[in-house]
Amino acid sequence: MLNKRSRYAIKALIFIARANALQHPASVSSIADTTTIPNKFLESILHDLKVAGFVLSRKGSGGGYYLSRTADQVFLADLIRVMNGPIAMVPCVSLNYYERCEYCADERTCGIHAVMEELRDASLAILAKTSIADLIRREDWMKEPEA
Amino acid sequence: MLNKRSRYAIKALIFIARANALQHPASVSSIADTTTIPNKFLESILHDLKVAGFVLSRKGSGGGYYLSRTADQVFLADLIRVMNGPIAMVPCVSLNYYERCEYCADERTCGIHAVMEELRDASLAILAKTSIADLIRREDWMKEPEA
DNA sequence: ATAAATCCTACCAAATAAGTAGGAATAGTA
DNA sequence: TACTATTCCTACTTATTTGGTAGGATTTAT
Repeated sequence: MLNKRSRYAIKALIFIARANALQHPASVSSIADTTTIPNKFLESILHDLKVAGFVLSRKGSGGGYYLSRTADQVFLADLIRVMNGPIAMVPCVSLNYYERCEYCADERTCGIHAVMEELRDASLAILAKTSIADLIRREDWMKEPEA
Repeated sequence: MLNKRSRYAIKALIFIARANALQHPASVSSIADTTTIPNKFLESILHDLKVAGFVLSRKGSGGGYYLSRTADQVFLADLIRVMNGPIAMVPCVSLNYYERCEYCADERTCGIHAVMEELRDASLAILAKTSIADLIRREDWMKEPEA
């Protein structure tokens, strides 16, 4: 399961992208007010997002957060890796957090390994192509089915 | 990521299936010895597997654990659900552990929801068809490529 | 009887997750 | 210049989950 940091991060990025589209930054409190994410917790999540390069910020009055790239270049896979950890279900098939399997002598002959690779690829096929822009499009489309 | 209970459970069930194929039960210590799973921890995992109906046991000298069904009827999806929890990455798309989403007003118009359903189905497509027997076949096949 | 096994209850320690507190630094505005 | 709205930074707290361990009761084959 995704942790709350990831889920909140997705929600927050959607909000920021929408604000940016209207030419203004999104402040922590504006996001917290409309999403019910605890203010201080959100602050620390946005800090992580900044360190990871997803957003930029402007301090002071009228400041807030911006996407560092267009919303169609922010992919769920990257976001989840930063906020939640590996996409894979076992470390020995993780592309970004690989750890040698401690319990099998040889990964090449481990039956579990192969299945877990399949699973990783199937997940990645979805997560690495779905962007924040896609999520926004889906929301908008679903709210106005005749558009 | 899968927790250790799940990973150990998979390893243990493979061992038990192999032992059963030779007409004898698998004792906790025989499994622990060949897999490096801590003895007492394994004991508690096997207890869970019994309660969940995956295995049967016989007490006393010469006793141990049996699969309650053939190895090709023990699927990873079922095992993971019992030992690890939901397959889905968010509770609001879980088939077996559903919880209403606390942060979106309407699931039908939530853009995240739809993607998470896709992801769940992609994972399930693999996990619900892969059995312990499949894992054993893969192991055997990979160890003897010319068979 | 005895040895080999499961069964059962309780406990424990470390890690992770989720969030809070308090204030310093910065930037726009009156 | 003062004020206010904001991010930035460090540290703390609290609850839950994870990965075990301890110790003994019960059952069964020999």
